[in-house]
Amino acid sequence: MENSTTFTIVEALTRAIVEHRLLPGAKLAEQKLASHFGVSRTLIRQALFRLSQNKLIRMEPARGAFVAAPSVEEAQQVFSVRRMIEAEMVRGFLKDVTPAKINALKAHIKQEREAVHQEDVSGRTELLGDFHVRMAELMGNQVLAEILGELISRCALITLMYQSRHAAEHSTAEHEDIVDALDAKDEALAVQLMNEHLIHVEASLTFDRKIPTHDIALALA
Amino acid sequence: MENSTTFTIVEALTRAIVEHRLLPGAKLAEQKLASHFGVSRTLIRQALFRLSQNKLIRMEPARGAFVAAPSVEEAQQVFSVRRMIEAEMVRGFLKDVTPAKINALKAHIKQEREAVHQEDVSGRTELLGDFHVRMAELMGNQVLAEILGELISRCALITLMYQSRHAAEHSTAEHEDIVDALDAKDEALAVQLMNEHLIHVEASLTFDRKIPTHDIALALA
DNA sequence: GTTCACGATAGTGTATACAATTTTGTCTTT
DNA sequence: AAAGACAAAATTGTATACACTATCGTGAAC
Repeated sequence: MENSTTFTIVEALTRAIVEHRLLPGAKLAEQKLASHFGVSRTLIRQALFRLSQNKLIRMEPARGAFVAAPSVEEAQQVFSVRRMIEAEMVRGFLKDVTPAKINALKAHIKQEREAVHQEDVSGRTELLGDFHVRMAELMGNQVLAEILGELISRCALITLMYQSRHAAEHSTAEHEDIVDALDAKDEALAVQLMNEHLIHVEASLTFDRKIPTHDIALALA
Repeated sequence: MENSTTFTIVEALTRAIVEHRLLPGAKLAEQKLASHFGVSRTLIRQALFRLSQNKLIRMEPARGAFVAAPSVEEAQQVFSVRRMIEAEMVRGFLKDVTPAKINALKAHIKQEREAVHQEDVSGRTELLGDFHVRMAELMGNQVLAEILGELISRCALITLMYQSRHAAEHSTAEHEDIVDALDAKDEALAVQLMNEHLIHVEASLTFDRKIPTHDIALALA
């Protein structure tokens, strides 16, 4: 299965959500989406089902699908799990580190800097998250990479909801510090930096809601 | 959504897979399942779609759904991630431990012992996994609990495929040791025991397949 | 003026119909 | 007899039709 059409729809909706074109609480009416994508409701429902399992949307019986609006508690739990996983990930990464892997991370950071420089907001957000997934992939653990990827996509929704402006722009710098510590094979420092990095991101969130809900699904155009 | 009918089907299939009534590689034909459950293919497809995201089944385009047959690499990756998460989980658990939580875990172990005593194999397997999820829930981190739950259901399939007999019967004893260490607030020991516990479970797997698989490619691999 | 009732409308939930693809069986050819 | 081609059957992929539920608006009762 995993038909390319359904996959295309999932991707499009994911990008629309992560890139803030669809705001939390927005209704995702099946027929409207079907018309927009030029397919039947069947494929739309498949895509929505999938997104609901990623927690990017929430489905209410007989009421429909809505862009998820993670609660403060959920946001904190997601970051808590990320800290757990990524602290150990750093340790695991160092257990079998090679210059090639370090270089791959450095190359990724270079991309981040370019996105920051070009003020490509959506690209930057995506790259900042991908840094963490990239580490998991470089460890050769695809299962880890998938789980982390899901958590990070949820974070995108969370940062959208809670992130104060100007925050997270230091993420790239922190990524560099982490890689430097990895390069120096300083495990304790790398773990500490990763932990602090995630705490910084979480701390940059202002948990006083200011979400403009209710939005037209035309953001897809 | 999450209609009870679809949920029922997912539960039934999950049990059938975890309890070995459906073996890895077995084909899950939509029409046959639909007739069996007395519903249309629509609901069957929803259920299969969901199971495929849990990695309990695998779907091939235009060919259908098959009970998943995790590879050795995937099994090792799953256990690797579990070790990462659960080591940190133990630390987090101790950061806010209470007598009530310890008692809850002890009560759970009591259930395990009863299941072992009654030779209730499927119940025992489920309880052994639930011990870990229970810890996450007691920490109050639902996100963690969900992720761990998924990993553990994948482990059920893995242990089914690879677990040597007589193994994993010491799991309950190891769970007790972990809780004792938690009770004594000995973080280092608890982490070490949890780590060793997971290593034991993984080590008990014999990675020479002996499952009568219906998957040709797998059988010849 | 407010509230409740009830019908109209819109949207989701499920089943069925049809199209596309794969699999299987048979027949031909060498 | 083995290999290939092609038709038939079975199965999946997608669209549509229908049933059921929630939402909204109108109007009557108080």
